[in-house]
Amino acid sequence: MSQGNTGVTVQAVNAYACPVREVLDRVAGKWSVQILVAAAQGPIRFTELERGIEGISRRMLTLTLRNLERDGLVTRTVHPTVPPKVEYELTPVAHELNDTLQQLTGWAERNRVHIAEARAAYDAEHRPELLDA
Amino acid sequence: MSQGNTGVTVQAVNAYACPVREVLDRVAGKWSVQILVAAAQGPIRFTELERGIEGISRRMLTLTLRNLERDGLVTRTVHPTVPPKVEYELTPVAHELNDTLQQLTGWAERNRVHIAEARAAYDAEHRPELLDA
DNA sequence: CAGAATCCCTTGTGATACTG
DNA sequence: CAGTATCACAAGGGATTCTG
Repeated sequence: MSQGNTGVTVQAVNAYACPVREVLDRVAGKWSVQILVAAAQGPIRFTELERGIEGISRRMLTLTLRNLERDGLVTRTVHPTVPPKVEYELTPVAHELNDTLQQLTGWAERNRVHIAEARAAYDAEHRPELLDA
Repeated sequence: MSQGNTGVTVQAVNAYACPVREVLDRVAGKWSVQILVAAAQGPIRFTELERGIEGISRRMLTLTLRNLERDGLVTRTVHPTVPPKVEYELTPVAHELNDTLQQLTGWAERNRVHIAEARAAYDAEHRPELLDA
């Protein structure tokens, strides 16, 4: 990379330049938000998350939880029982994040139709071959 | 895919299940937000965007603009002059989106330090080998 | 000026199998 | 139950070159 040996990644540089990107890098993963939502009501177990989130693999659940934990968005509590029981819980910071994500949800719901139409119109105009997909 | 021949992609299924993801899929790209921000002040030319957004390649600028245009977030206006002049402008919908993204920026700025510390603490605890990166 | 086309590498994600 | 390990693959993104 042209950034050379500054010891700072391109990712980090972008994040510094744009705080929004910093959040997005944290939440843009395919599963992060769904985990945040699923855990919003209180402590939740690994398997409950796995069952509650349609289509997630065990691997991705683990990886995403680790990242969230690393950023201080979830806490991981191991109950030393047999069989093991691990509970994940949102931190206050994550709850705040969830609140602001609600804003985005609002925007999405208000404009979902509008955007779908824009997309259809664009495709009809620029990509006619997709019309019978 | 287990969805089979329903004619609907996995992406779309997730989006329907979770409106937030729908927005994120639209904005999570590496450059989308920076373009939205750069264009927020008014019409802006291709080259101005290219110069204003540190590190973006011509290819990604084009691709991202096309996606934004497709979703009805930016308009593309070609002035038939020589040399050609193309201006991009945010739609009202995109301006609304920008406003809600501001919320996220606020969250990021308020918690940037907190998260950096959480990350450092986590790495120190779980990944000591990264401490001299 | 504002792209389009091509090549290539990195990253994210899914599938599967194994374990304390 | 709650993971970890490994493989394999597709998409995202960067660098470069060409053009109306």
